[in-house]
Order: sequence, then C-alpha cells, then structure tokens
Amino acid sequence: MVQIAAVAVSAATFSIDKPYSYRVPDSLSGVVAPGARVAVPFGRGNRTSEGVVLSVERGEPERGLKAIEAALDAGADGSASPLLGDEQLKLALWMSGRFFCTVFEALRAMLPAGVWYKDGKSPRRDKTVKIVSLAVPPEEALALARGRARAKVQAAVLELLAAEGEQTLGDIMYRTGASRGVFTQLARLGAIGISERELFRRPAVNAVPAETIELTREQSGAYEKLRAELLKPEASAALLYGVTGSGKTSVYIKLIESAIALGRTSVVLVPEIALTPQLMSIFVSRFGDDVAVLHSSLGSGERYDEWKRIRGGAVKVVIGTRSAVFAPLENIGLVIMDEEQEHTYKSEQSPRYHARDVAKYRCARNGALLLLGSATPSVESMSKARSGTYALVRMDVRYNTRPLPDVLIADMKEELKAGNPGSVGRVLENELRENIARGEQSILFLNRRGAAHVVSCGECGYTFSCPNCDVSLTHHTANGRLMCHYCGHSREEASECPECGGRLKFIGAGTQKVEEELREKFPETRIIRMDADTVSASNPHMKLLGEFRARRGAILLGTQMVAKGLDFEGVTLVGVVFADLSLFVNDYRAHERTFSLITQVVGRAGRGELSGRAVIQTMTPGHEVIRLASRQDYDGFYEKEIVRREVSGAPPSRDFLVITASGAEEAAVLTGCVKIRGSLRGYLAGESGVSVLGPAPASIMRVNNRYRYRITLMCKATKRVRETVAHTVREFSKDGKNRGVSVHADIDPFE
DNA sequence: AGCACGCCGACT
DNA sequence: GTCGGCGTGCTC
Repeated sequence: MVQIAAVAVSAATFSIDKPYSYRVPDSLSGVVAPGARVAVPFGRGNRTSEGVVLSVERGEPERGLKAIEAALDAGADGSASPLLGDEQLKLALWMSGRFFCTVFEALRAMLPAGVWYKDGKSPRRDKTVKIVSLAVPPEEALALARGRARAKVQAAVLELLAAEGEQTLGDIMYRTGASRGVFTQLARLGAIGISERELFRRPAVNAVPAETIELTREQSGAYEKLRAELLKPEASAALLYGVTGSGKTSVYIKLIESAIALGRTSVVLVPEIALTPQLMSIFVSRFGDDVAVLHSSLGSGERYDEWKRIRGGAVKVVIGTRSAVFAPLENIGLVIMDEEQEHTYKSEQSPRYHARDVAKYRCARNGALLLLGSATPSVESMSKARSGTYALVRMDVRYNTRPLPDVLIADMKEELKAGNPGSVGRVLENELRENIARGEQSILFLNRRGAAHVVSCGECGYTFSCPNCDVSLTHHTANGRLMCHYCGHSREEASECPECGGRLKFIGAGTQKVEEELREKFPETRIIRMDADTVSASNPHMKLLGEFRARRGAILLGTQMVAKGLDFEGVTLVGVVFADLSLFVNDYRAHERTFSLITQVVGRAGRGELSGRAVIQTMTPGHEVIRLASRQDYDGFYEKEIVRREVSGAPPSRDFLVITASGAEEAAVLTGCVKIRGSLRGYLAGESGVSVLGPAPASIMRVNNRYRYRITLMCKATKRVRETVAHTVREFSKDGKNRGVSVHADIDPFE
C-alpha cells in the first residue's frame, strides 16, 4: 500500500484539466496533505510543474505512476500546514465549473501573489524596482553615444542618463522606447550598471480619530433591517441602495461590529483601494489590528504576511479589492461589496470570475449575509432586489440634507457650430472663471487617458497606427512618443506626415490635452492632473490630493479616480468634460456605466457648506441617460434600462456566454468560430430562448498580431448550458485540426 | 501549451 | 548516410 495524491497541475490546460494521480514518496508522506503545494513531473518531457494536492488516498501502487518531486511549503523542520483549506479546495472545484477555468487557475487566484514560484526560483518576497545608472563618467558616456551613431536607441539611453542621472528601468523604457535587449547590450559594454532597489513600503494609512457613530433615523432603520438579515442562520443577500452622501459607511461599520459581537468575521470589498482612501482610513482606525488590508501596491512580502495573519485567525475584518473575496477567514458572517456595480469586480483574465458570485458561494457555505452597497446599483442587482431575491434597503436622504447641485447641461454641438473645437466649452469656462475668482475649487472629470487619441495628417488623413494591433497610436507628452496601449509598441514623434509630408494634427483629447487647454485659458491657476500617467509609486495620489486640498482656486483634472470617494469641502464646481464618451460604446452596460459615472461626479459637488454646480458637456444634450443622471434619478433610469435589457435580451433577462477564439491566422480563427457555432447550435437545438451569434470581431480585432473573433451565446446560463460550453471549448482545443487557434469562454464579460 | 516521436527532404 | 524540418498525439 502506498499513498496516492490527486493533484491539480499548473501545466494542464483547460481541455485536459482533471486531477492527476501521483505516488507520494515515503520521504514526503508527512507533508503531502490536501491543500499542500507540490512540484510534480508532467508531460512527456517530465517538465517540473506546480500543483496543489486535492486529496490523498491509500491504494495499490499502479505501474507507471509518477512520484511527487517535492513539497513547496515545507518549513525548515520538514513540516508545514497546507496553504489552502478545505473550503478553498471546494471553492476552486466549483469555480472551474462555473468560470471555464482550470482548478489550478482558481487556486492560484486565492493565494497572495508572492508565494508563486517563477522558473523554479524561490518566490520574491520583496517588491523591488530596477535602477539603471552610468558605470562611466557622463562625458565618457556621451562620447560613447556619439561613437555609436548607428545604435540610436542605445545613444538615447546614454544621453538621458548623462543628462539626468540614474533612473528606473521602466522610466527609461517609457521615455526612449528601448527594449530589454538594449540594456543587456549596454551593460555588456560596461557603460551602465543595473541594480535593484526595494520599492516603497506600504504608505501608512492616515489614521483618523475613531468617533462614536451616531446613526441618523434613516441609517438606523437600514441597520436594523440588515442586522435582522445578518442574524438569520441561513445565507441571505441584501442590496443597500443609498444615494451619494447618505452615509452607507456608518451602516457598514455598525454591521461589522454586530458580526464581531456574534463571533463572526467580515470581508469588505472595494472597487479599487486608490479610489477609497477615506473609507480605508476609517476602517483601519476603527478596527486597528483586527483589520487586515489586501491591496495591489503592498509589497509581496507584506501581502503574504497579511495573508498569513488572516489565515492564522488573528483578523476579524478584511478589506481589499476583488481578490480579497478569497481571504482565508474562518466563520465568515458578512461580506460587503461597496459600489457593487463597478466593473473592477469582474476579472478579465482566467479565472474570469465575478467577485459577487464567489461572495455568494462563500456566504452560502457559511450562512453569511452578502451586502451589496451602491448609489447606482447594477441593473442585475436591482432587478434581484425588486423581485425579492435580495432584501432591498433604501436610504434616500443625503446626510445633513445638503441640496443637490445645480446641473447645467452644455451642448457641445453648439460650441462646434460657434467655432470652438476645444474640450472646454463656454459654459464650463465661465463657471471655472467664477470659481477661480471666488477662490473655490473645481474638479473636472474625463474618462480617457493619454494626450490625443489619434495623431493624423491634416492633408491626406494618414493616421499612425500600431503595426501589431488594430489601434491608433496615442501621443504622450511626457515622453514625446507615440504609444500603443495594448502591446506597448512605441515610436518617435514625427514632425510631418510620413506619406505626404503634410502637417500633423491631434484629434480627440485626453487629460494631457485638456490640461494644456486649461493652462492656456487660466495661466495663473494651479491645475493638478491625476491619471494613470501622473500617479505612480513615487508620486502617490494622496500627495496630489493633498496639494489640491491646500490650494485655493485650484482645478483638479482627472480620470475615474477623481469620480468617487473624495470629499472636498471647498469643491463647488464639478465638470464632466465628455459625457458621451462612454455612452456610445458597443456594450450592453454602456448606459449603466455612463449613468453611474455622471451621477457620481455630480454627487461630488457641494459637499461642504457651500452649494455646488455641475456642468455636463455633451454632444447629445437630449439623451435620456444624460438627463436622468443630471437629476440623479436612479429609479427613472432603472425603469427605462430594465425594459431596454429585456427587449434586447441582455442581462438580467438572459446571459451572454462569449467564446473568444484567437490566433495568428485570421482565416483559421474564423473557421474555428464557425465550427464552434455549429457545435453549440447542434447541442442546444430545440432549446427555447437560445441564440448563437457571430463570428464577430472582438472590439479590437488584432492585438499583438493575433486575430480575435467571438461567438456569443445568449440564453440563461443554466448548469447544462455551462457544461455544454465547457464541452465545446474542450473538444475544440483537443482537435488537432484546430491547432494554432486558442479559445476561452467567459460569462457576461465587460468589454 | 509543450514536448517527444516519427517520417520526409537537403547536405557533409 | 544523418541532421533537422514540422505534422501528430499525449499529458497521472
């Protein structure tokens, strides 16, 4: 008799994923247990692959059974408790059936990034950054650069280093367009040195004094209803629909305290840590060491320590982003998802899970309450709340009953007619001028980054596009290069059209472009731009916000990250620069997203003593979504939108199961799609309410020289339908004729 | 996906 | 004669 372990193997792809049996060598019999990470040989070449033990049984030794090579988490004494628990193993099995992923992919999502081995090396427990510096005096470097006129990129790197001193590798690559090989070459020449520096530790969360929370009458009504749900022994779900400023956070805190009093743990999910600094401070100061924070800018060592602290049972509350839904807490009583409509809760890489679904699973197993909170709930959740599947709890009163801002809808078509092609119209300009004169602050919101969407020739219409992807290159002022946001390709800025020599012009406007326009209009005013390009580890958003807070009359211009969670007493004007940008994209959630964004931005104005104004710039001033959002009329929006969804067959009335095929040969990808469509239609023939659409090109058809097409299956995602889709994908990938075309499936993806 | 095995053409 | 091209099948 020997021990035989069933292992989920990393190297197994979706089409061949199943538990693989391995013999447990005697030397490892003490440490190989369910949940343990192991190294196993896999495939003809017996390449070492990672795996997680799912179960261990005693049995007769079969011939040809390979043996586990090593246990990966054994401590110095040779013993180790498995990294993953029983609940997590079961969850991974469930996820593989639900999200078309392998069991191993699901398990990987549950562990902090730091524990994963790369190329057999031990995990890196510290976040580091590569620093490049000159190994020779600057003059010598410059001489070397001149001497190597043919190696233009190398020369550019040397000149940059000579002029500005040491830089991070990432920054140099961004500014010069150099690739890894350039640095290897320069290091070999002895011109530069590359060292690693530890990156900034977790920025201390601002502790705010923990005040006693006095709930308003409406808040305590909501709290009592939700507490009743929490006390139920069986699992339940509730939607807390509270308008901006109604004080959902206070209700969350009271509920968590109730859960703690019951001896149970809580998880609080937020869309993005950077967007919710205030919420974070409140939780950290209130729950102290009982709270663990999981977020992406933690060094991997810190993240691992935090994770171990949770698993060790020392933590009562976990707060974090999407993956915190996997926190290894015991006895969960409450899971809160703040801003539950946010798309960041849906993973767009395998495992393609939605945190809401995982939260539901965990709540069901623990008899816990799932609380979804939002000022603009997703149509899916509101529909469940109205039908009684979720308890619906409303909070309609803005805290301190501050009035809604006056909303001005600015017609940008009129601006164009009047000969103003810019992105700041006259209405917004006048309001800004007034605010500056009064020393009051303004926030402008723009949902796009980069300097200009497209650089094109004013004479022949030529546009610069990426050679590998079907997208235009975007001009970045910061490094003076044209860049592809999909594959990272970049090229130098051109001074004239490469086709006809004509003059180039910038079309569209990102934050950088709007910033320039504002500087021209208001040269004396401090303008603070906050987007993915200006916010970095060395320049955290808190620093920019602090600067904004301190400056009278300043303008804060930013993307998504200025839209939510920031309370500024002095802000009396908010502007949405291009309200239509997210409205006319090809996604069934476009209206919902636009409504939510505008509503949030409008809710930013007039949070202090002063009353506020909001300016919404739009090409379609009559559009229903714009009108409803300007009035913050969520109920009106929901009534319209749910009908639209039903008519078009979009969720929640049906689900979209999207199968994406990609490959280097477009024709092969297309034939592949047709085959998949044929199989699905065959399997689901006779089912009512099922339609199979496509092949349709993905929104960006070619990325990194791979063509992408998709088949969309519209129907209720029942177990049978999911199994059919999984079967179809597996059969397709197994068929040798389809080599070169890879496929994956996803439910209700965000595009 | 990644790797070995096998069956064919070009070259020492 | 053999080195290496890539089509084919399998992964405990």
